[in-house]
Amino acid sequence: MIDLIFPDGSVRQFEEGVSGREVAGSIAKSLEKRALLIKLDGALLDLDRPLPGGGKFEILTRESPEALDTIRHDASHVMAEAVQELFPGTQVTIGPAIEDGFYYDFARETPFSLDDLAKIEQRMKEIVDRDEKIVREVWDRDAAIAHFKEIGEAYKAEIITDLPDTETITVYRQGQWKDLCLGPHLPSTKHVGKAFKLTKLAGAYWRGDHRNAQLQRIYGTAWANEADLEAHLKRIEEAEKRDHRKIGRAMDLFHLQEEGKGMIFWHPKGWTLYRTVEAYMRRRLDVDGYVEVKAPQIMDRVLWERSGHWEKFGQNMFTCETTEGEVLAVKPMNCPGHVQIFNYGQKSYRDLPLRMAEFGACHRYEPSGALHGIMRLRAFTQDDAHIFCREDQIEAESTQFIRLLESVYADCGLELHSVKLALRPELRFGTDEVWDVAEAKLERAAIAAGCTVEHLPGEGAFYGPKLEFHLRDAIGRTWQCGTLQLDYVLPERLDAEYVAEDGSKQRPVMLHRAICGSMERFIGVMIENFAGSFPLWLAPTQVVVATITSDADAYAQEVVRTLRAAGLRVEVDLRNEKINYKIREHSLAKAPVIAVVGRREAEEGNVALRRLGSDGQTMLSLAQAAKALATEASPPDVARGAAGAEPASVSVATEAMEAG
RNA sequence: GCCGGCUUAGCUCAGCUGGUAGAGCAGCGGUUUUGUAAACCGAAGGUCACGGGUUCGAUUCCUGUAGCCGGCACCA
Repeated sequence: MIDLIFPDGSVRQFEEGVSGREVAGSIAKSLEKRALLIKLDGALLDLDRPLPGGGKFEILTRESPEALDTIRHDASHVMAEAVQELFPGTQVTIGPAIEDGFYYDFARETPFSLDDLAKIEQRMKEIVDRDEKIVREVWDRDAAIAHFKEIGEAYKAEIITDLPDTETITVYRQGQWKDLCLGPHLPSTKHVGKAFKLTKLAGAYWRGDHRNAQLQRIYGTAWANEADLEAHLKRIEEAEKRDHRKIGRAMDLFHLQEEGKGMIFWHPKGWTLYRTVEAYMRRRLDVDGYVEVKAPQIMDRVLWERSGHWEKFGQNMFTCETTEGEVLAVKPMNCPGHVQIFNYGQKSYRDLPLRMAEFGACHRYEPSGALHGIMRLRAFTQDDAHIFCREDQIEAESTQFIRLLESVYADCGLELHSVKLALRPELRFGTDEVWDVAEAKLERAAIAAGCTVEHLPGEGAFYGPKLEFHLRDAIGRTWQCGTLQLDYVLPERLDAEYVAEDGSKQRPVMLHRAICGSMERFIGVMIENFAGSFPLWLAPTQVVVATITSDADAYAQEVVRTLRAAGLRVEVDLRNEKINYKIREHSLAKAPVIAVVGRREAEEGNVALRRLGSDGQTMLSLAQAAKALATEASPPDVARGAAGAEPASVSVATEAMEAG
């Protein structure tokens, strides 16, 4: 007998080998009907599979989030079945559930076309209607390899070959079709339902390696019911309207053109936004004890050879040759420059930690396929800094940095999506012992700061591990923005030293860190997160003064002068247009405040303020309006300083000075 | 870079099976002085991404290139 502990805490005994379905049926027939999967001690199992033992037992129905993952996984199997029926000779590889849906990678000579998607979708619905029973089978490893080879499924055979000997080989059958799969699955294809849609075609490399064959991936989205599917599609549609490329055009922020691939032409408004963010970041760095520098844009290749960048990234650097035969490289990053500044003159342990910042313009020859709006560029600016410190200062510096980063993201209305720790790559400098220490220290700092850290094996920089701080764009793609990298290698390669207390020469360690990562990407993420409706302090144009008739022109100019004198970014619209037209136009351009002035306001010395997204108005005297708007428009860090928080900001500054 | 798709006026988009292109908005010239999300009239605007081919004739068919879009790979 086995003991099953139900979610309500009750315990019941069942015969060995009882299936989840039988247990569900013993409780209620209706439950048996709704049951899709079993959760036993946290592990999901097929409904009809004999329970391997007792434990905490739960029956999952369609409504459970875990069941949704299985619905998506099964949708990928149904898709694979449909594809193999429609396109004989196509090999299957892998097809997992992913966020919001699923994909399956196929190997086939002829690529799929968009028209094929509709056909496949139709066939999938037929397979759902066939209600094929999904059955789990345990196979012998060698027999499985031989079988899949025989039927021409080379990729599947390869997968099994690479599985550890101890792994149980399971094959799931549905109707005539079968797939090697760990499971679990739904009881039959009807449970997949029809709330799915195939969304896109893509190429994808076998096992994610570009040296391997390219497979054809079909993506789909799948949901528990039609309403959820509709809601998802609607969400995507809405999110696409927030695309920074669209808003950038609508708000006249910037443009890109062929002659400058991956490089931005910032228009006046976009550049105002950029400068606002930069000024904010600069204040935050000043208060946190950073010093700002500027290193050359182009330097001799020998420096990049010394740092190791030439070897690994030489192909991706913009270079130029002088008439005298020197080869110069446009800087792809700022570290070597900063080390030169550190190395100039002698540094003492008293100078550490030295936090050296630069808004560094970097150029990288990124592969054409990587370019993406202003998120991934060939010319971008890092809010870069290198903290030169002793080993025993690493943890405190890391914690201080993560605190700053979180505060900046909060001020900019951004939510940190995830923190990842990129571990040692195959090609790297430095001994394993050094990497052990570096990885452990970074992880400890992140955990101390309260972050949940996900590991990325093999993805670290060649000189050290990195913490990556990811943000999300409108449609949910994540972008690495912040980073914190611990580097023992470059100080060694570029020969950085300081004089220790005992007079000996010592190597500092370097923390490479950025909060925005790329100013451009950060602004892109902000555009999408705010959908262009920036809070007042960030809005490129904060107030538009719009007249109703030309009688108010002179007064409107006075309003502009007063508001500008209060430090606001103000535009005026004196055009001979109806107020409705002006309101509409400036609202579409996302002006946060429209100050309407007509004859009445001119006579009374008032302004009627209208906020973006609301149709009410507030009537204020010009003086009141200027004061209120100026207060609202002060950046969050300035506002905190002004709100009587003097002691806090002073103490931070003092601390930084002491530390620096 | 790889796979697939797209590229027509400043922007958003029409244009059936080949017969040298059309709308709305913006811009320009007028009229209109207007009270909170589109006043009216008019003129103008295009080597249909670029190159080659097939054809009597190509925006349309074929082909090459570029850019962009969606993925993949890459991301110091």
